[in-house]
Amino acid sequence: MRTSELWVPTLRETPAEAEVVSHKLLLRAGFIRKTVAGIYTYLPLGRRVLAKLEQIIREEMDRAGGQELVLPIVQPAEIWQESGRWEVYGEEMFRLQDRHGRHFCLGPTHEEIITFIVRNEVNSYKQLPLLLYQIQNKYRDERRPRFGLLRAREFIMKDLYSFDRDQKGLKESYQKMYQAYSRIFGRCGLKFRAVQADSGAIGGDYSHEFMALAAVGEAVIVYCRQCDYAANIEIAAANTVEHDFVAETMLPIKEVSTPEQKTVAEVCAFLGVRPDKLIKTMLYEADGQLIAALIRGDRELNEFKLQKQLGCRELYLADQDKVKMITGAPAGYIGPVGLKGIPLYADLEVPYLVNAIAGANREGYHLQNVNPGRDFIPDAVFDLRQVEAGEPCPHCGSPLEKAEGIEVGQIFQLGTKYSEPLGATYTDEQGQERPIVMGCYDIGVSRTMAAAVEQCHDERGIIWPLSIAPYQVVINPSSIREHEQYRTAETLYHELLNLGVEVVFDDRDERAGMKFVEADLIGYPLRLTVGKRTLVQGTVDVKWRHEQQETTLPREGLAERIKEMLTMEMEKYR
RNA sequence: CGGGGCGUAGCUCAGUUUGGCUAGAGCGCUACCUUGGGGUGGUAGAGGCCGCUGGUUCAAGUCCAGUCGCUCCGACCA
Repeated sequence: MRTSELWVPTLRETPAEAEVVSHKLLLRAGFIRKTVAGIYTYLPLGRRVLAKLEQIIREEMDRAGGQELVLPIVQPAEIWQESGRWEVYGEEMFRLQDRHGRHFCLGPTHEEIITFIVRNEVNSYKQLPLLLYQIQNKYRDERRPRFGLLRAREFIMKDLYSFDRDQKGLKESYQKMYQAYSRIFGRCGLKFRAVQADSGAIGGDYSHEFMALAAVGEAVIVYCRQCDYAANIEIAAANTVEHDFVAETMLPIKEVSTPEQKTVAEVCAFLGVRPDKLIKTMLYEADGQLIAALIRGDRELNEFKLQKQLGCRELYLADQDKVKMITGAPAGYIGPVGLKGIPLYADLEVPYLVNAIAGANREGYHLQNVNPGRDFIPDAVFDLRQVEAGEPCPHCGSPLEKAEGIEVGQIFQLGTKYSEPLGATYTDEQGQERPIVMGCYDIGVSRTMAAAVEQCHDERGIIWPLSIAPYQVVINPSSIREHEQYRTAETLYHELLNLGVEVVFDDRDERAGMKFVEADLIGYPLRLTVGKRTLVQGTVDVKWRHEQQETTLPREGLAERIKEMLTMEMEKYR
């Protein structure tokens, strides 16, 4: 492709709407444009990257025994009503009606529709297992689309669904997908980690998320360097209660004045104690019901765990008025002692505290020598706290690392969650009718594109991994008005084309510097420069985008040499 | 959904506080000259429903009300 014909509208300045680096660079380098909030147009370069990603995904899905199909985007309400999710999905679902007033939605996910088709067509154990996938636009009317492609309302996803006879078959399908996913993200050149995850609204019992490690990750994960333990922090178990408390004699409870001392840090400084001596009490509203959560002062509460334990849909900190009404004191002075009328839920560490500090439920006062069991009794004790970096791994005891990640894929074992309500059954060898056992396996394709940019860039622009770059090579004659340079560059261009290299020929009448800057912004992996000096030497300058150093290679046999270099570089992405 | 910010040229943004002539700059774009290995320098030009609707006023980009959109923080999130 000649750049004089290639449509790449680059921007010198960053549009004000972009916050994260992938969004900024994909806009500036001419890969995407926003149409409305959370909905993007993929320009030619962006589409090429998507095509590369999709191709890698297809190859690995097919290798694992998957078969591609295409499911409808516009889906009838009836099948969603059958599964019960027409109501559950709420406002996140794009809904529409046809001219007859029939209700439809734009598919946010495709469990229902695939189960619908399979239930009609699959009847016998002989037809199982079945692995079906598609790469398709999905629609979720996010409350808050943001971060460009990372949280969009229209996005591209690969979703594969597995249909097995039993749990054993499902485990095998799940394993296949786990391995396929590892290969896919490896081939895309991503630094990633598979972590244990919650299965969320999709349902099911067992799940892994594939996290691309990145500075802007929306998710936080913990992982062990010594063993393979890795989990989303939402579910990472804090199951190691440290018994590092000193065996003290319980002292009589005592109220102390702590004017204007509200935060853990303030109270500690004021009373001269360590934060792990405090009991932090937080009032939450869980589906409209007030509850108190107790946690050691030096710990962070994990709201996800609390919500899961309570089994509530909505959970948020109670507002000041409610706090005052229930405890008689403003936030900062709440404590479990004498707190009546609402349930007390304590973290596992709380019962181990002796002579602790807690709010007195009276403005400006705290209690000293509070002893759980003596001064208050929690209604329930369970794991409520956020795991921190450095804590021992629950498997091997080595210190855990913490990292941020972008969820680029997730795999679920659905079991019969959809096959039962939707009546997707088969007849086994004994003539018995059984529900099909399902799994589902997502990859956010467009999000993966953004995740790659988050990982692979520098201050000048994108640095595409060779496997997913829109083009592999750019040829840059430093001046096309120098006839010899132009001819040499153009000949090289044709040679590379003939060798099947994806190459761009920058034939525009622009300054060399401008073309360099633009090539760096776009992120072509390999750049060849034909200039005045090298021309007389019979050489060409060759530079990898991911390396600092430029090398000079003889013009003679260069195309073959480049082809070899590319083949070798591709070895990294296998 | 709660809270904050912003809508003026393709992009980045002045101008709005204190209403007043023909609405500005830089970048980008067009033409020409210059330059030619890291967004070269210059000359000339094109480009605006000042988000939209209504109101106040002799007069509104500027004040008021409503509305739409974008964005940030939080909540939420297969």
